[in-house]
Amino acid sequence: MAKSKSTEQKIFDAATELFLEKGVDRTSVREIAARAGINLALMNYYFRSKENLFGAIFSNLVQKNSEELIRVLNSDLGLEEKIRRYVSVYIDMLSENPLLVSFVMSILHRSRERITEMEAVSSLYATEEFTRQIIDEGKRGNIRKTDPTQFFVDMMSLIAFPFAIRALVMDKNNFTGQEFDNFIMERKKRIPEMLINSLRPKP
Amino acid sequence: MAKSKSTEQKIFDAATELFLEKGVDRTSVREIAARAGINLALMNYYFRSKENLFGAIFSNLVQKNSEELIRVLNSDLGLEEKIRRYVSVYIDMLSENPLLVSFVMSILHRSRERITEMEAVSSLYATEEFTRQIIDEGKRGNIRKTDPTQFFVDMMSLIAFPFAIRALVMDKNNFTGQEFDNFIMERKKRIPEMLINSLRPKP
DNA sequence: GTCTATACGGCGATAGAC
DNA sequence: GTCTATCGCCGTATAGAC
Repeated sequence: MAKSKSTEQKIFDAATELFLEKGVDRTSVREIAARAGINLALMNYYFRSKENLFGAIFSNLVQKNSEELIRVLNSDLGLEEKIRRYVSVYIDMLSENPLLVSFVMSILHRSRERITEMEAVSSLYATEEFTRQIIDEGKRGNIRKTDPTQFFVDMMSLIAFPFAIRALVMDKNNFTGQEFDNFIMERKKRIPEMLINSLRPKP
Repeated sequence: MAKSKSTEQKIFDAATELFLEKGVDRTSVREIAARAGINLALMNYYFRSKENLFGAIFSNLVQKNSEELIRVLNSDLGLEEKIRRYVSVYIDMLSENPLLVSFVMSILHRSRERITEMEAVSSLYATEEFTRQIIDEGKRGNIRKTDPTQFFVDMMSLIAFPFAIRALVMDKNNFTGQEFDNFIMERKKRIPEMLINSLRPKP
């Protein structure tokens, strides 16, 4: 039997939607209260401030969505297979939440302080195991010697950036939402091919 | 003999800096006036509103920086050489203006309407000639048959995204600004290699 | 816990003197 | 063209009744 949402949850959900859609700065607390169907004062009763509410939402959003990614990156899969899995899982995740990239990037741009302080973001870049693997395979001559940081940045870029310029890509190619999704799905094959290709020892 | 900056120019320049640094929404007109060393009222005398000022700045910024890129894309260089030039010119441009990527992306995220309406952004994606070239070379068997949209998105992603996550990359790798610049400069060789590699007919 | 009411400061914008 | 002064509005936050 579905318990009806608590007030706290209603606020949390409404704010999550709005922050993703419009960005934190263009979302007012009055708007959040309205969408949650509650009173403005309750917003401040449950979360001390808008900034506080935002912190909770951001951590939740990133943590929830990065768990599986980290598991893949730290798994004992072989390098090629790991890349394929990672790209696929990442793209699926972003497809379900296409606004996430813009949201995270707006936060990166926003905070001037050392980023890692925001624990949540840090988890998006937990690559120790992956780095080791690339260096190892390079030493063994299985792959071309490769800077792991460059490689990881390549991978992140190819996966995430298209979502950030989604509006532009759709407009310029007259894509419907469905067509954009198809475009993205093709990348699940395309990106790993490209990455693995770049790792092959030069002939 | 250097004519001293007009008031209009002072406002324009101050606002450009602030919009890039802090984003439009987190910049107040009072702040702009203060940095320009002029009075708040003058902001409204020269530009009717903040939104108007922003429009002028955005167009100027994008147009100014995209001209050479478009020239390269529409030049009669061969495909490989064109890719190398494009990547190199683009990276140089962004290196001089590292905040541009975040800025443009925040705008993409901000406006819900059809993006091409914003003439300026559209120019960042003028690829007709380049598209033709990729299809042509594919037909001739000089390169693997390739979806030009996918290829262009790959290229844009590899070039631009690292600037958007600059703070994250720097923090995670303990990079100084100089080290990040070096990291980026390596990409001028790396990215074209990767792209051209992906175009080579399968063995 | 939930509501009404309101204080307060900052915002974008303008009127009007010079 | 440039300034001072001020308007009305909005966003955050709180006090206090229920």
